[in-house]
Amino acid sequence: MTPQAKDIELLRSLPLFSTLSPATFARLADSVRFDRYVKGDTIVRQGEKAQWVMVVLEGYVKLTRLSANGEETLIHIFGRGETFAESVAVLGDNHTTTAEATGPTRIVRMPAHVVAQAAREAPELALAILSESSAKIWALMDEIEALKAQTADQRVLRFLLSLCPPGHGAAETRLPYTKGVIAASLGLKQETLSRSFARLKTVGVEIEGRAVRIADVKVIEQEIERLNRLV
Amino acid sequence: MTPQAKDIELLRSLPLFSTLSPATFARLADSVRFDRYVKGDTIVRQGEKAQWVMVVLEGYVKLTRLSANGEETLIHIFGRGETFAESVAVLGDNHTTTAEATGPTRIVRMPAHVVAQAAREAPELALAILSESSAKIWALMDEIEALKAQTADQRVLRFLLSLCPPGHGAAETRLPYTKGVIAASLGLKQETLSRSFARLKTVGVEIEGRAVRIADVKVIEQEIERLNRLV
DNA sequence: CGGCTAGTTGACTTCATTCAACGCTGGTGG
DNA sequence: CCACCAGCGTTGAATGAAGTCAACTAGCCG
Repeated sequence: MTPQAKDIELLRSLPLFSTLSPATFARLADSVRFDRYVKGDTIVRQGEKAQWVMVVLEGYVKLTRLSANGEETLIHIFGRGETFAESVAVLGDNHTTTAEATGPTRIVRMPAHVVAQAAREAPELALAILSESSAKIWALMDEIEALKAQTADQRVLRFLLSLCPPGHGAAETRLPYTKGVIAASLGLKQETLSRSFARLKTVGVEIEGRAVRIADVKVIEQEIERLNRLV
Repeated sequence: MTPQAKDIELLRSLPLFSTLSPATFARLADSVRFDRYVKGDTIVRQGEKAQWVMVVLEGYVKLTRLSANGEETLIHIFGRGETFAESVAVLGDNHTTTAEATGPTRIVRMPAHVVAQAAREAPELALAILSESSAKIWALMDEIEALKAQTADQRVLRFLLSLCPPGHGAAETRLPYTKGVIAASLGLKQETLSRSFARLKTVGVEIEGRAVRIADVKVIEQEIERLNRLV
């Protein structure tokens, strides 16, 4: 199997595509284009017309928005298998955010008009896209909740938990992107994240470069609980 | 025209319904049900199966989420003409938030299965719902940006601006809901909002009960700008 | 080797929260 | 008709969490 054939397999397995009829899927798969990016590359720019539906194959893409003061605010991060720009592209709107690669990244994209046409003809595609959008709404609501109701340490702990497979006992992983990006995604400054990591040593969290070692996942969950009660 | 006929007119004029064929719209309109709520009433509860697509006819509905610590976090507020629960209902998922009336409120709702069936048969409805969802994504991204990149005063000023018709010069309006709810929606405590209002007297903002008087809208915009530069 | 980016650490500042007391207003019941 | 109470909002003083500024280290690339 060629690399691209594997990627097409991956596409097929994604929620967005798995419910499609073979014919509809084939039509989309025929029109795909693959791209590679390196850290800092801009994938789509805020304000541009959305021309493509994108899927992340490898790496991470950060969505940012230019604020009035010229600074960019990180809104969300997408990883492997996640779709982005699907709703704006199908609706023919403009991008309201900029998408940038946080490291080496591979993307597959398909032309907006092909997807839009297919969505008009195959309702299951329109519903699948709707389902994706709905999932994004939940994810954004989670973020808002975290920003409004949780302290820095809680957000950091939750982030670390999200990196570990669910379960108990010890765990090891790697940070998926730089600490600067992690800080921004949690609504923190880099210095604050650094201090938070230092504090969390007391609950068995060890960060060394990108390596993460957690003594006991259960303890982390309890700590999140404990911090809740304090507030 | 009976009151309900007027409401049906309003429905027809909403983005969600305006692109539908007369037949599709009639089908939906036949199945609607009207409801009234008073302050504090729960309209949908987090965790329940979504059975209805809802549209706010009058009043304001706040979406909240129960956090792990038992407190509720305000996620978003919907006003007249806004639809909610449309994507979860069509997809047959469970509500991830609770919806509560912030004051006297009128709602129109239609059964999820009717809308879902219609969406399957009329692609324009599926796309209209997608468009709504997409708009909600933008709105939530705005909120995240505000929470991450703006100070309390900036968020308050922006909120006040959003109440005024665009333009220059003086403006008067009313606060759409209680100050407690406004504070929560801006990610602030009530006391902080109160202090912010007090500070903003210096830029020509006067709040008296629910009455809002702004000396010059332009000045408010400039003040938001100025605060940006300081950060 | 130098220069760059990523990350850490310390001292200080500040914005917002917390806790607590108090004020206003509108409704209810004696 | 007045007294009392509850809900909403304001204000003050003290606290604390996160941001800012700045110096410094480690690793990496050319």
